[in-house]
Amino acid sequence: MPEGPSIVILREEVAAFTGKAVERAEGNSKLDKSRLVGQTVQSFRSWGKHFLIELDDVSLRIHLLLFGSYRINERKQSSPRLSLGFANGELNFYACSVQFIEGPLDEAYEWSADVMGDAWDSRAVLKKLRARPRLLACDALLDQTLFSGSGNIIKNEVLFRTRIHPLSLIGELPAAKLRELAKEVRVYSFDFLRWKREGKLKANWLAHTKTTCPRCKIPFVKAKSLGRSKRRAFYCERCQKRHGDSEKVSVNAPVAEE
DNA sequence: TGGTTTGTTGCAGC
DNA sequence: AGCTGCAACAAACC
Repeated sequence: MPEGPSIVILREEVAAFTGKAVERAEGNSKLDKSRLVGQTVQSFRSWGKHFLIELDDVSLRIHLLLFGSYRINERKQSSPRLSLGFANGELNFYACSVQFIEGPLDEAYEWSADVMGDAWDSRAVLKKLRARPRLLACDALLDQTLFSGSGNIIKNEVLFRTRIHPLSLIGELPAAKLRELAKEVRVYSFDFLRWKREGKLKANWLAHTKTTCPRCKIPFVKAKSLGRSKRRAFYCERCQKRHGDSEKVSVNAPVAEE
């Protein structure tokens, strides 16, 4: 479910509830759900993997994490974390994180970091990346403050497309390569969105879960837990160039600034 | 068949 | 104090 493009799809699927009042709010979330009843949906928004329901005096932030799911005008057997009833149907969320966000959403998030968003600004992320030269490429692509909405699939695919080895140091990438990286995260995320809608997401993976490099045909490296983020990685040692050596860390050096 | 995972948080222990 | 590793969530997928 849960990388940024999947949340864009969710946002579109619930559009019929925009402007409708919450008539019923229940579920096993510990939040005070009674507060929601009577409030009107001002908008459905998303910031990366965060699905946002903007109501009259508060917003809801729903994060599907790894196992979360939702149903529109349907119910699963398991009990919902949050179920919202409207005059024209209902929206049910399962196994997710639900939080209130007080105050305007425009102040709660840095919108330029949302890879799928209209306010995406690659210059802003490049500035942040330049400030963290010791950061590994594989960790940069999972850092939601840099690339909000990018997840492990997007990480593996973007590193393969740009031919960047996941253990490259951000500070060692040539300027043009860094710009290419920032640009490709957004380009691939929209490819992901289109392929997911068409039901062809997996069919278009070049690296994620693959065993052989489609370019040079040698076996991919399958790493179980790479980088600080300790997530699995699929990459080609031959055609993904390793910029800098992340192993070279002097014991006496000052604490590495990422 | 059953181990793995498109993710994040909080907490225990060190 | 600040880190690391684990549990929790709970279901589709290979």
